[in-house]
Amino acid sequence: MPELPEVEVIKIFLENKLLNQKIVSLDILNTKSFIGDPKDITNQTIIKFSRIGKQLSIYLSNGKILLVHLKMTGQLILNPLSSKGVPEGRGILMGHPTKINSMPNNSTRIIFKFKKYILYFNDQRKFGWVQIFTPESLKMFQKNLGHDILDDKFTPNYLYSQLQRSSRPVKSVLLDQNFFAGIGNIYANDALFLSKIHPSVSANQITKIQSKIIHKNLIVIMQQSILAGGSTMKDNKYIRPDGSFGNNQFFFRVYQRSGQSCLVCQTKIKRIVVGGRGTFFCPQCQPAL
DNA sequence: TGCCCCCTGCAG
DNA sequence: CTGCAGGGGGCA
Repeated sequence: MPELPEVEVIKIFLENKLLNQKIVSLDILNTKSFIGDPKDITNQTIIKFSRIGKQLSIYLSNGKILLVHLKMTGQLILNPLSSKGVPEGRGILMGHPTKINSMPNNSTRIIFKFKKYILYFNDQRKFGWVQIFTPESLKMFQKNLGHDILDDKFTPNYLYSQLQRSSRPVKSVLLDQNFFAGIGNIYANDALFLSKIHPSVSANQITKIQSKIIHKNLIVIMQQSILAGGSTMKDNKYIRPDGSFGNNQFFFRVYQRSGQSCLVCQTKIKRIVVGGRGTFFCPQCQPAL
């Protein structure tokens, strides 16, 4: 579910609460969601959070690293514990439109217990996972990842040279984490709209000038979304760790807007399928080559 | 490089 | 009932 901005928002939230906190114990409710020996992380203190693309790494005091991939429906929900050691209920909805219940539910797959917090890894579709790595095995695991969109190494020239490597549709290449880390379906669609490029154009047809434009738009879109707290869709699968909603969904340009009018020219936004994924664009602003 | 699959649930 | 969903691995 979450793309780069959503994972970044989660990372910053958890960093503020869980840095220097010790994992006291964990309960694994779905064995496929956790890869590794839980004993390797119990009684270890979190010393650092970092993120590459959509992957969140949690560094522990014994040198091990917990890597979290939320895939489509993963959530990390943090509940403070009361002085009695039980989760402080946030209330269920309570008529509050910007926050939902963040207590465990039937999609909770892992429960991490800290002294003052409980962290729930929820994942309705069970695609996501948490896995234990060593620095070496993590490096191996991530060796093919492209540069993160917010990394200094993600330059216009890098974008251009990566696009040159493939004749697949530019949108599919933007989504390929081995080319660029962090772009998902929402931001690929919106970035191509802002760049006035049809999603089906071959990646290697993109010019240097167009690459510069895509580069700028990707960064702007990611930063805007982070500031807005990420994109919470109708199903609320992405929420912040405190249960609050992001607001970037109100700023989508074309994503999930098929049939509605283009924000620039009023033409009806079209939906097609590219590389098996729903793809949205303005036929007027993004003409096919 | 493109398809099927992993899963669950919701909307039409 | 079918189609669709913020992802991506495995296989021809």
